[in-house]
Amino acid sequence: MSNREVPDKPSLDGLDERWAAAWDDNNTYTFDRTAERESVFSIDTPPPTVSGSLHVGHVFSYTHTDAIARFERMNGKEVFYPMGWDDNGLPTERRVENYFGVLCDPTVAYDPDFTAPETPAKRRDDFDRVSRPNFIELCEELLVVDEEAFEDVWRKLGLSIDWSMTYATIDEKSRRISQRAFLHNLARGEAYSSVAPSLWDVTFQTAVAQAELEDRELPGAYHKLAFARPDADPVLIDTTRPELVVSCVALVAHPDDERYKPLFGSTVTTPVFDVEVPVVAHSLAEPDKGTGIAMICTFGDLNDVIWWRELDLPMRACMGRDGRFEAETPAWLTSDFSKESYARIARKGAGGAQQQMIEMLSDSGDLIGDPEKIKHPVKFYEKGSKPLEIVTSRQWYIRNGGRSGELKDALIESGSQINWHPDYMHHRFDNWVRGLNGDWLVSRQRYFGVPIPVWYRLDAEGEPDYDDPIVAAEESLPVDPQAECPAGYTEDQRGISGGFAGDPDILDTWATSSLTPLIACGWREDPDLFSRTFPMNLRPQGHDIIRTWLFSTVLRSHYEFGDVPWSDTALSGWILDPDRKKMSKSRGNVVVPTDLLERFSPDAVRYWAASARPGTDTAFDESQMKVGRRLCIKLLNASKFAIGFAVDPDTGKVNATKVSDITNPLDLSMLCGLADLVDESTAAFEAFDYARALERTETFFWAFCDNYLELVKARAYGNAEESGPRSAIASLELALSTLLRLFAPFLPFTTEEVWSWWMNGTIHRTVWPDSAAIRATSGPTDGAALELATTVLGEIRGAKSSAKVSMRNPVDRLSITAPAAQLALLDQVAPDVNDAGRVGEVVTHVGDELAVEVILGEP
RNA sequence: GGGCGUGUAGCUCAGUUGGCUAGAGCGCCUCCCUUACAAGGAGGAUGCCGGGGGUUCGAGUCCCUCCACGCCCA
Repeated sequence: MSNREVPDKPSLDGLDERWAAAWDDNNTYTFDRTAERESVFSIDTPPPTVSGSLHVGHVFSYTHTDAIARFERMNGKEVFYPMGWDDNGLPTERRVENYFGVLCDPTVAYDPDFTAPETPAKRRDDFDRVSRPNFIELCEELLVVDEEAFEDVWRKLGLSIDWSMTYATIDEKSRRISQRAFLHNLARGEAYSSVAPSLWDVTFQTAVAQAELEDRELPGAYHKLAFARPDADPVLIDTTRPELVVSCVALVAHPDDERYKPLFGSTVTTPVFDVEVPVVAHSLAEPDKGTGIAMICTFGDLNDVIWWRELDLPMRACMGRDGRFEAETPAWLTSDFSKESYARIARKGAGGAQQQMIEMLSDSGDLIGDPEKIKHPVKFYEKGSKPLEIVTSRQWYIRNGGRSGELKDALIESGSQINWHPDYMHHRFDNWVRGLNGDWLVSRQRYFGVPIPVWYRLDAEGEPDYDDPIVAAEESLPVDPQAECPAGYTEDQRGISGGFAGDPDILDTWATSSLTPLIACGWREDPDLFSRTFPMNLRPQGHDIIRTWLFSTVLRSHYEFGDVPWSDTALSGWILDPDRKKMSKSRGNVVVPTDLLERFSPDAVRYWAASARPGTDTAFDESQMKVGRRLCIKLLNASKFAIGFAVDPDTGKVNATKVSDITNPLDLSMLCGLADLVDESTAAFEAFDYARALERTETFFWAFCDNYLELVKARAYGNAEESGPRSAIASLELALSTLLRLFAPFLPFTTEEVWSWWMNGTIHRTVWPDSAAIRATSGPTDGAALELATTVLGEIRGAKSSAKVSMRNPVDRLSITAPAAQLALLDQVAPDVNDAGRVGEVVTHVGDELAVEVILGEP
């Protein structure tokens, strides 16, 4: 870096490795921990799920944030920009299960000599059962590899992250903070445990939260079933789940439905099982769906849960946690026939039980007509492959406003205190909060996550006392209640009467990632850092996880601080494949970024990413990367030309010019546009609109190359001791230094390379351009001179192009008609125009408007 | 059914509080090797700005309505 040299043939090759290493060596992006809060810009980086596939979508949104980070850094802020890995939870478990062919079984004993199967079993049922500690070890083993792959790509991409601040959502600090925050919620009554019906994924054997649901259209069929009445015609209902008849607790119709009004208060008996159930009224019943009257089962769907709760109905659940009907005959079945019937569906899954049920209903004559095939939305866990069941179990919840209007209002108010970019994304937050209808279920019956830090006393019968859990002491965190015992107990009291039991569950991933501002800033871990970085400035994230990550972070911050976690949030869109489908591993349309970085260079890929308007979903488009690559090459070449005059090729000495050398009217005129550009770019960045900043700079730069550079070229080659050439050289330097800095947030490698040719230090810690200083140089000049020169040069080029001659072809005579004022202006820039156009004689006439006649000479 | 977004050249997209003849890049056509750059340059063709209605001196832009597509939520 010490010897200044403008290369003969500038190239993009190798810039990425060279400068990534230099930035690392020089701690270019290391956060200055002495910076005061007002001068800090802190970023709540989205920790990527490292067990997921790394694709261009990552590169896309992280580039947006990096551009903003780099702008803020140059614009005088000390940027706090850590990276995190979200390695906690089910995605990692699932990857480990499939990668090694293992399943965690907490009843299996730890095997210190365990090694993963060489060739993993194909079918999930054949996977090896391994102990919880062995399973966690496998998770940790695989994560190291995954995290390295991510970090490698981030470094290649040139993200200006302070890698010394990296955290992982499963690391010790995160576990401690997560457990601490949970215990604070518990102490304040914001977290509670309760036995209630909850959504249950039978594959992963865990409860899931409302935010993790998705509807999928599945084929199904309405089965018309007859419910008998004494001395009257049977009541017919349509159901897609005839297998749940055994769990039926009532029939329900809309209170205004004239057809069923007479039935309210009476009872009917269920087919096959012969259980007497009431007919009830509720406004959620849909009169135009099927026959307009439905069976309520405990539980077939979320409506059943509402009905069960609001109408105070009994619980007749038969579905086990494994998604199969329980083996034991339900107590509410009394007749031998009903018990025998139940035996035919016991231990069967939903599908098998349905087949049996249909047979039995047909035999008893209670299935009326043929099933009517329909498509209907079915609730799935977003990561799951089987429809969710609803199972009653004890779970932990954090109150989120789903059951409290007051809290909802407070959270909506929090949302309105955040600046949203783009602002319409704010609606999605409000809609989500308004639509919440239950508290946040945070316990998961899984293994690789943050343990819930409580134990339960066991009474004389060995039953846990859930109402008064033993909480871990804050200074003992993080704890694993499965492996550690609570204060005042010894390990031999675990699981025995009068002893204790550890809570077996872990917290949902979001329960920890909702705390990323606290983890990154070191809440109660590093008070000094925390005071300089929190509340944070920016939360960048995808718009699809407003309901999960953004909302839950606002919630936890509301509880812990009564404040919002950041002042601004920037929502980025998705990458779509060229067919405008969302890029995802399951669609098999993911594009791997490493290959793109190799082929186009990191700056070119960044250019593509930064070209997308904030919040807009963007089609993957390699042609934009080609354009980006060309821009970078152009920047190298234009810089070589512009800066070449300032560096002595023999000595490498920089021949510094002064802004006071800029005197030529054309040069001064160019500076006006440059100052405007700086203002536009700065304003765009301050509004988090990186794409506008890039687009304006790019447009200016190409016009600058095509017009200004061509106009000034001949003069710049002149004797540098004279004022004309000196003005040109000084202008080129000022313009290039400004343009490079405007490009630096987008093209960190290319701009750093050029900067090193004639400047000291890194461009990425250089001060952002100052439009006022440029205007002070240009003085009262406006942009008219450059505009006029460009217009006339354009006429000359047009004439040559029409005549199909080379641009070097001389012009014998240039005849210009224009108002007197314009002719006077033209006079000032005429030497440059004539040189650029190879013009011989010029004749001018005063006239009303500008007209240019070009008489070409012989080649 | 509710909310949000999108619809501009063959493709990808700009178009800020309404304001000259609607722009860029890619692609296409013609030409040019010019001492920063042929991975370049010059020039050119290409549009019921989704449809309809309204406000206005003036609408791609504001209002109403309809259509299509996407996302989120019921």
